[in-house]
Amino acid sequence: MRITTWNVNSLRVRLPHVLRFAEEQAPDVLCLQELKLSQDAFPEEELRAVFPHLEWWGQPTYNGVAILSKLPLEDVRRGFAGWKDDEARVLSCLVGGVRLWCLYTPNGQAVGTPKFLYKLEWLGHLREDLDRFETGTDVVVVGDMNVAPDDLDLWDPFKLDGQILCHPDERGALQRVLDWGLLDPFREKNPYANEFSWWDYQKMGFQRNHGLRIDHTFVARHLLPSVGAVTIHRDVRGWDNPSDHAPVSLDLKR
DNA sequence: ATGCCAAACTGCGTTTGA
Repeated sequence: MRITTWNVNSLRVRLPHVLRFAEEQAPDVLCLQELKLSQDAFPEEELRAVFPHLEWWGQPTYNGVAILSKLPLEDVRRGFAGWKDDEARVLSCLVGGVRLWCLYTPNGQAVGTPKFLYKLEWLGHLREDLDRFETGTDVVVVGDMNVAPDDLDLWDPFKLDGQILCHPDERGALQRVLDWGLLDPFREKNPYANEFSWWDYQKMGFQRNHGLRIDHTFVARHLLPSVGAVTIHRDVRGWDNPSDHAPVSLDLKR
């Protein structure tokens, strides 16, 4: 089973990219973030032809998440249990025997701002949502996490030191999520890789490889032997009129 | 110190993203 996460930065604009990616890379489950469209503007017909099982949570202008699947989706939930939040950032479900989260973590804007505090609070509620499940559960958490966990996930750790997306508070909040019992199989399999999943549109970010690794596929510890590969589809960032994020695929042997 | 890019909204510029 291949599970892919991709922040598309407007599904309206990126629908052709999604269809092309689905054909070329054949994900079984495609988790999308930043749809930037309302619930009724979702391109259901076009996607249903490729992915019979669709769930989405739209919102005008901002946010929006979707799970497109070739396998049936069960027990679909919006948001985190026990926390009311109107921002469309969280979908979770049961698919192919795994408990899956599709997440769009708040960006945080700038360190110390109200949005930064919301981001930390949000990650705290993610941990609480995970805590509803026992450690042995087959959990997979994917999405635009908006945190680069390690300096290896940054194009310039000195220039970016202490800034948004890699501030110690964000890394700490993400670590508390991982402490539920999750691993980052990309890092496990590529301990020294200096690869990125997002590159700034500005200042020739992609051409100069000025990027960050902020899109992740986390799995419950015991699933690590089942992980075949984690692939960052860097080439997709080089397509015409691309999203600023590349898709990331998790291949699970099961 | 700021815009540099891209997208959405109703706009003829502003806000947000990362």
